[in-house]
Amino acid sequence: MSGVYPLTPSVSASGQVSQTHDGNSSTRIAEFIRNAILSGEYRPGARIRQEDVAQRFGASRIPVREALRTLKADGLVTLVANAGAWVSRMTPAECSEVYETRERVEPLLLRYAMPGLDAVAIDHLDELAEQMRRTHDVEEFLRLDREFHLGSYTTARTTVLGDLVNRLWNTTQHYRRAFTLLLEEHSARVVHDEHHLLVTAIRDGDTDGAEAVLSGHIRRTRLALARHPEVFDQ
Amino acid sequence: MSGVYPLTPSVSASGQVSQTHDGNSSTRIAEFIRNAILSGEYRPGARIRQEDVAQRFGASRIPVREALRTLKADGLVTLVANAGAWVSRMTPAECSEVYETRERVEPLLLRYAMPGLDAVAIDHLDELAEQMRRTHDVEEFLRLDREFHLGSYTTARTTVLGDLVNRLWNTTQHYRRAFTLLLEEHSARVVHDEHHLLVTAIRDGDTDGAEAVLSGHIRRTRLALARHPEVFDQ
DNA sequence: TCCTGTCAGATTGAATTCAATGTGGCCAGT
DNA sequence: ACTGGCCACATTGAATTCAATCTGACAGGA
Repeated sequence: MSGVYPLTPSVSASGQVSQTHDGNSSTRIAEFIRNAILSGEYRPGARIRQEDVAQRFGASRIPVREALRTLKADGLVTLVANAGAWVSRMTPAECSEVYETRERVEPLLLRYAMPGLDAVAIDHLDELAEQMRRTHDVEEFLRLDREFHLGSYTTARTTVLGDLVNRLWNTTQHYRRAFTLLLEEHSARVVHDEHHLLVTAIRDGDTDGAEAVLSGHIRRTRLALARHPEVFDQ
Repeated sequence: MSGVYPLTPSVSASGQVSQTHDGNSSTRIAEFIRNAILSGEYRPGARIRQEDVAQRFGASRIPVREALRTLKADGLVTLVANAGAWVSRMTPAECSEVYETRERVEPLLLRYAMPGLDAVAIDHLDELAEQMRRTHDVEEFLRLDREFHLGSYTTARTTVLGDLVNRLWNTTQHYRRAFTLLLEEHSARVVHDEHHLLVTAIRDGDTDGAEAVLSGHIRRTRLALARHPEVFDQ
């Protein structure tokens, strides 16, 4: 579960998934569905039929069901006994809850990571922030934002905290996408400034300052998201 | 996943698990194994054979494997492909990490819960704190401590935060037990004082104060635990 | 003595097959 | 026309069965 996931599932023209033989079938299928959800191919509320997924992999339904169990625990999928599986959807309140949790937890993770961030890594973060400022493509923005933040955590040698943050990002990915679409010019400017402030604090080795900036960054996003409940309609 | 789990799996003299027909088999088996781990019946590092569990339930191995997937995501079980499942064990660093996470997250959950705690609920918490002061039985202490803290969160109408805290408690349950065994008289006294301080802050509706007490309470436990690395040997 | 390769037994991974449950449409009754 | 019950179909839950992989022990050679 650690690290950043690639967001493009590799599917051939026939719809058959390429068989990368790393790990067991359940794990591969779970990763595929996870990526399909994160990339927006599977939207919140969409039904996931076991048979469909099984056929795409040329596998039986058993590894699919195990994969769905994993994804349920990750919060990405909602299971109902004898009824089916759906991509989890969130209410505005739940999303806000996740953001409040992130406000508390991510600064701690950053604290763990900061000693490991050298000049090269910090320059890379700066470059990512610059690219975000320049791009106007939503998917590109999302990818860069994810790489920027989760990238700043990669040097944290944690076991549970990194996975937790990953989960929190994953469950809110769809709403982050929808929200990015209606980022006003002014709000976007603030976001970029915060990113650069964060890089500066990291470069200065100012742990408390970095924590404060990051917490405020997430908080501001939460409040902005609260002003746009239409993101949660369908 | 919400709420406090009973810690005693119901097993008949024959070793056969009583069939409570609520929900599907996978879920029941997952809950059984979870409780077996939390109660100390399954110790960290202990192997869990699918066939054994399946026989106890008179079920096949398939629901057992699905249950193990769920528990893996909960952090209670470690799975290795084609090798087996073991009850997860933690290093001192990982345990400390969980406690640091709790320091940040539980005060937030308490903030969510406090508006729902009425006089009756607060009196109950006070009573639990008193019972903890009186008891000298480790299992009783553990049960009361769990009921006190998780009980103070029950009125929080959250979806992810409550489950998260539950997971954090579960993964550290075994080490909390081992640690409780060597609580010195003085430290125990501090713990009880903190519990009463917490109840007082809750009764006063002092959210910030309650957060501070709770955070310090967890922090002190983490530091005390760090002074006893022998808890993690075997 | 220690290391390495091989083999039998044990254990897990997955496919096939059958049973149980939920869903949606049709019909009768009000 | 609308509501409630009944039945066929679709979908999931779980058992049985077979294949793949790992573990541990033993024999042989450096």
